[in-house]
Amino acid sequence: MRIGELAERAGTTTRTLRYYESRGLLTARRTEQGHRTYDENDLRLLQQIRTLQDFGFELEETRPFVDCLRAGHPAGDACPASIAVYRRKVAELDGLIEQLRAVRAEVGAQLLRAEAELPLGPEPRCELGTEWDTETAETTEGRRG
Amino acid sequence: MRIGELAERAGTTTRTLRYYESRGLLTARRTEQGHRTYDENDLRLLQQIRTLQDFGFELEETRPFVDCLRAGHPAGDACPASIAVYRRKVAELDGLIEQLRAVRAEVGAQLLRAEAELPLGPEPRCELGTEWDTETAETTEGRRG
DNA sequence: TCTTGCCCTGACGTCGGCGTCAAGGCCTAC
DNA sequence: GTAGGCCTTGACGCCGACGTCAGGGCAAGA
Repeated sequence: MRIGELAERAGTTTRTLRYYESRGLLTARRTEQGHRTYDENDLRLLQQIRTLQDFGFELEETRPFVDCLRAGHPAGDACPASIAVYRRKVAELDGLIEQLRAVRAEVGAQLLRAEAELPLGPEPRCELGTEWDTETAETTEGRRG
Repeated sequence: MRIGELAERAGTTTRTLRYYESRGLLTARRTEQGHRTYDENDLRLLQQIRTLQDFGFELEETRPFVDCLRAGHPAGDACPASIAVYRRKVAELDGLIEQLRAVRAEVGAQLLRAEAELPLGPEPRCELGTEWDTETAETTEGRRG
């Protein structure tokens, strides 16, 4: 299949596929006219990349998985190098989550303190259009969208 | 004081201060030679910005706090607009943390499955230099540094 | 006088993962 | 012949918060 069909079947764009090729992932064969040609195996590679990207993996981090599939393994994570990436990612996520939880606690505490010190009073149960609610509605883009 | 001294006292750089000025935060008076001049109040504004930046706030999100201090309030979060930013940030953090926890759970599960399916066996209790440990050491830059 | 040190403005570089435009080629249908 | 649709390469744009370099000014000390 050609690049447009592969992109559509994988739910991505041709630009993305050319970018992956420029990075050395997902290289393509060529027709006589110079058009890129892909097969079902390339689709599997691409799906592997996309799945990991959705998880927040950087492109470079997907490389071991692609290499693993290219080497003939049934799954991209059937190789030690891929598992090493998994491990690093889990550790990274754990660290990040803990960091964000600390920030969330700090900001939450500041919010409570600042609300309590507001001279006008926070009135948390009141759902009328108070001053800060109005301001929120002006600066927030579709929090309900 | 001049820009170099303010930057040093706030633990930042002159480039950063000029950048803040270009964004309309932390504007400075000028000497006859055109040099920027700051006072103690500017230091407080800057410290407010830096604190929020450390929390992961974008520069634009610090603007209400700065405006609040400029308006003469004793704290940057003594104004409704600042509190609105706090609220949005807390909600944003909660959403992000939940999202990361979901990804972490998924990646963790994939890791366990992949380890179990490794033909060589994961041997989780073994701390010898196994294949993937070696590979990790090659591709990870100073995990102990 | 010459160096040192601080300051100025302007502008390009960085990082990731593409989006988007420009300019052109090839094949097919009308 | 020509319009449409798919493909090609090349290259600039984007976002955020600056880093870094170029080229120049001004004042104090040796």
